[in-house]
Amino acid sequence: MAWEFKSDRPIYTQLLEKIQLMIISGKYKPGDKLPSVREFASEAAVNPNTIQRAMAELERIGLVYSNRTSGRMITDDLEKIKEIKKELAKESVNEFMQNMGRLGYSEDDIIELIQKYK
Amino acid sequence: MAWEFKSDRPIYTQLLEKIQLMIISGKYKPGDKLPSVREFASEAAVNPNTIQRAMAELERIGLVYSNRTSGRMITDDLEKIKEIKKELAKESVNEFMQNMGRLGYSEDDIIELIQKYK
Amino acid sequence: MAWEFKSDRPIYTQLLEKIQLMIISGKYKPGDKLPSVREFASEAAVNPNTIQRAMAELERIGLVYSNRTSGRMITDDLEKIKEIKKELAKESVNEFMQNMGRLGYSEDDIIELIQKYK
Amino acid sequence: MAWEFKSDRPIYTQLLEKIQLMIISGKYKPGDKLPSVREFASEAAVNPNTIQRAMAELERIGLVYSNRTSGRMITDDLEKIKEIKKELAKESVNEFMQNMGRLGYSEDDIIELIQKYK
DNA sequence: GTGGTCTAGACCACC
DNA sequence: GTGGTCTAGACCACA
Repeated sequence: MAWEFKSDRPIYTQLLEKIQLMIISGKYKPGDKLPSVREFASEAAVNPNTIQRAMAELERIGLVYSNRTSGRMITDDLEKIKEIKKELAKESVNEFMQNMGRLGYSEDDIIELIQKYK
Repeated sequence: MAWEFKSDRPIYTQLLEKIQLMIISGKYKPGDKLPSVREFASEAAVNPNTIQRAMAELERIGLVYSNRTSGRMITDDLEKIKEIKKELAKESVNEFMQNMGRLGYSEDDIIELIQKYK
Repeated sequence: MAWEFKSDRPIYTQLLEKIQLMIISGKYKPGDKLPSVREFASEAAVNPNTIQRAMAELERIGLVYSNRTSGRMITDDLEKIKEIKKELAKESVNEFMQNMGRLGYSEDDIIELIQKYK
Repeated sequence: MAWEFKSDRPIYTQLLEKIQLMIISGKYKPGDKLPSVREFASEAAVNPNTIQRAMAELERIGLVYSNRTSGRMITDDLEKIKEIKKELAKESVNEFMQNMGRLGYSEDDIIELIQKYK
């Protein structure tokens, strides 16, 4: 995993998204133990507080839970993971369709562009 | 036009995007005169500096040019407008497709979601 | 306002609750401007980051919103405030009734205790 | 009995409360022998030290006493049990009434809410 | 001047 | 060793 961050958005946000993606795509499996905050921080070359913040958000979302002294785990709740995957996709689709609509593209135009994409 | 701004991104960016859209979608026509910075500022309830900044960016892109004496105009260059429209669409498609790909959606999945959109 | 904190719970939580209460009880009125993070911090004798954290939570809840450069305001949404008041009361009642039920008190017992309270 | 713990408070506290409740509600009867620390620990899937700590507290309160040779027993002192039950109820009522008062609910409001509770 | 973010370093309770 | 909290101090973009 390449821990590279752009400077246009907060690091903790980018961290959040990357980890979210790793969970959704299955790189981190349900029940897996996550590296400790300190490990993570040194691996990503970032301050532990920054990791903490991303983790707190992941907990709030429900993808991750912490066990005080035994570290952090990925949720076992497969449904939750699917649900968040769907939600992220939905948001992405909505934003995209609105953008394209405002630019004046019809559904057919859009599908054509997508089929030409790579 | 609703001049509403969210606080998660700079106002001048949102302003820029809205005006860009009004040009591309034809609400502002090529050659039209734009309101003065002051007028604009009072209409959008925004600091004139903020308008100024958005305008500077629009000029840099080439959608707008200023005429020392007669204020700011929309470009006459129809090709330029089309080109920017295409570019915005392309960026939007690229970002969208990358997002969906990372989430694990295939081209067919995506097209299905788009057809179900509204 | 007495900014005193107990050490059994995080300061930012106590801060959050106190401010929440001040909004709900009407000490801060809808639309009011809140003190800046720095002012608040020096008034409560707490680190600005701690205030920031409490404020971020209040924003997430929707009681407060920030205007980037012009400071933070209490929401104008009276309904939202009422709703949160009701929700807090409901949580409080639920927890209380469960506690008392587990201790073996009936509804009548409970009402009697309440009527004897002070 | 469900041995489930939240991670927002120390486990030994939650353990303490649950056992206290089992004594007060009569699931453990006065004079009953408690499981050994080891048994308890394996049943609740918790570190024996944690059980130990909860037990120490129960002894301090006087709900439990240990008999060097024959393990730990529930107290025979029925008055003690009643007294603690009353004290817990009183604390619960006080906290609840203060909460509701701060939220702006009158005694009548509160009684109404309680009567509507399930 | 405002909020937002980040770092560095420290201390704590818990197990 | 683990997560959680707090402080102090710094820098940035924005208006």
